[in-house]
Amino acid sequence: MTVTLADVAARARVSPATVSRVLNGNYPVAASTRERVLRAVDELDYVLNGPASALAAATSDLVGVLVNDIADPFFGIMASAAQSAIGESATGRGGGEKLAVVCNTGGSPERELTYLTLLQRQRAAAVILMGGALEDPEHLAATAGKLTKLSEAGTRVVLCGRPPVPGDASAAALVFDNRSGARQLTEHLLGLGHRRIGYVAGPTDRTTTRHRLEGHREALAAAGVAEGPTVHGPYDRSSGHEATAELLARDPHLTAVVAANDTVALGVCAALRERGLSVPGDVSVAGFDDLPFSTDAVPSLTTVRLPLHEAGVRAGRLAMSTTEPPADGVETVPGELVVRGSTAAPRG
Amino acid sequence: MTVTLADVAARARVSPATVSRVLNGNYPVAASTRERVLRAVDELDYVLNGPASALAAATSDLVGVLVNDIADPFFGIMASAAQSAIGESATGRGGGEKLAVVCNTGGSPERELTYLTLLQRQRAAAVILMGGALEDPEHLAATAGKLTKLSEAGTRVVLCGRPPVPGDASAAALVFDNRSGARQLTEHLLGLGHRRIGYVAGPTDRTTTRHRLEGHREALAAAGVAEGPTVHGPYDRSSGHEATAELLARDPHLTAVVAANDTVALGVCAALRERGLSVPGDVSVAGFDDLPFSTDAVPSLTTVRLPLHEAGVRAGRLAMSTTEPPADGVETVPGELVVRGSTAAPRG
DNA sequence: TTGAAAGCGTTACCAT
DNA sequence: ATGGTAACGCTTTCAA
Repeated sequence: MTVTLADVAARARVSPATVSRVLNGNYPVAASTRERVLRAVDELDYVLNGPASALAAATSDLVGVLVNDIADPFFGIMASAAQSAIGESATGRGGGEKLAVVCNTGGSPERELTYLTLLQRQRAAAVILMGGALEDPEHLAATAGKLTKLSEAGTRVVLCGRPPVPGDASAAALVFDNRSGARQLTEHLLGLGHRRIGYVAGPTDRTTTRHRLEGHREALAAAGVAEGPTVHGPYDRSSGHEATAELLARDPHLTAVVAANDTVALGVCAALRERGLSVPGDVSVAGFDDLPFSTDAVPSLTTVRLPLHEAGVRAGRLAMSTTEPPADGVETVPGELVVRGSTAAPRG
Repeated sequence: MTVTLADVAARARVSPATVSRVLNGNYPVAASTRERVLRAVDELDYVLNGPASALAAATSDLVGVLVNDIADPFFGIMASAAQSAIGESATGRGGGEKLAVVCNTGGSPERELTYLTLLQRQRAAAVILMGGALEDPEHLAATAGKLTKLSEAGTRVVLCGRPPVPGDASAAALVFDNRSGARQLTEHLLGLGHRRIGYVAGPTDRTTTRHRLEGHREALAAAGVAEGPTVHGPYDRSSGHEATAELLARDPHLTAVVAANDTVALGVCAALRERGLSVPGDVSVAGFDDLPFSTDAVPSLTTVRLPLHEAGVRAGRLAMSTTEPPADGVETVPGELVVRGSTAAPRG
């Protein structure tokens, strides 16, 4: 039936142990022996049995990447970069290949926990949690518990774009300085002369939403400018689209809109155009992240400290590395955020 | 150390076999016994060992979803829908949960095969291949071989958006009628009076690229209209952006552009706006797929036979189902495609 | 450098 | 309805 390691051993006239060693490549094996074994593998078209291997070794080659919204290019780019980083860390031989897979939580706390359990069940080699976290204490505790269990079981945990888990020191964290980024973004608009600025925020109770909004308000307060209207919504395009109507209803004289993320910003741009307003010119739009947004003809300023792609690669490496990660505390890579903003001054 | 099934059995004062039966829920167990077992599971915070389970049962709960570009919302939406469909088919209890994971091939044939091998190694329950396939005979053969191996090993294979594999009858296929869709799209533009139509095609040697281009040409030929300029490029935004410059260079009097996909169309729109051309009006843009594109202020006609989301759900169900799939031949769901086109007539 | 054999934690068949 | 117990296919000491 299905070819097993023993079959390969028999054909190569060696013991199963030797075949295993050849395949995993982390043990000295005579060149001639290796040769014979590899030939047998090819001839028999042998494929390692992952579950059996994982059971015996008490770890699998699965790496889970959890994202909040797989339909958002932001996560697509990050996940893709992480996958590459993970893939290339492999030796290329039968043994080292990792299977990086992305799991879509849809921003749902339950699904996040479900996926963590599923990955725990699979004895995943690593788990990367990408994107802002829910700020609900109960869910936070549940997540923290799961993550602790995971790392205790030998799964490497990497947090990317969300704050480190307070109690747990076993996870590597790659955090973005959302607050300061948001402040800079708004400062930039203020510097251009904008005084009536609308804000399209993310969903309430998300870390990114809160931090970015706080930074925005800091900038306004520092400049002594009154806060404009703010609307909350999901991190997607239609949210930006709908929020724009609301913002303009509340203040028809807005000269600029800050969007909590690039995807949202696209919706804002679209809504403005539908109303016959030019972007920028009548209204300037600024957003976060580093999507290929500029092609949407929004003149932009981009402060790139850590391009998304790099962040993803970094996260992937952290997940793979056995040296870089958590010394004995949370490793944080602070102050790295991508911001972009319109360069246009208000009209008149 | 780590809690095993035996520990649970001991605490619940039953045999390991019984615990297994309770967890998998596919065997009669006395209510009181089940009760005790579940309590023990909770108390010990037991998590099933996936690899061990997969080894013993000769199948895992992993479902792989291969996509060509995870950064493209098209695949995000499809993958997300498939994941939901797969997730909800689960019983919710410890046993039935499937782990739907998406793997990003980046359109690379090698990575596609690598992922298939990895999934084969994991003894995946199912594999869904989403999106157009490469038309290289060698790669086609290699893929076909892998898929055959997979289904022989009990992995359910579903093709979604790519043609069924000729030799193999074991895979379910959900195909979109790209050719006819493209024809309709161009017919629509012709009907509006457009006579100079540019075309931004996908990468050469992809099934979708060829089929859509063929449909486009059919429509032109039928109407006796000369073919306009055509530019090939990847299925992404910058491709549409760059292609537009090329198209306009070749024919500055274009009144419409057909993009081989919505993501590309966004790039086209952006490029046109950068040149001060209004969309539609100066130039109409038409694209495929059903992304939340309309918010980009392009008046659109949408011929929805099978919304993307539905296609994803359908694929997910096919992957899970043990009844729907391949009777004794390839099951094809034909003629389902999403097309959209600009409704504006040419100016003047 | 290679082989022998003891697990790894479940499942599923066979009894009871 | 429940228990006993061989597999399942690999990894990894321990010896040689």
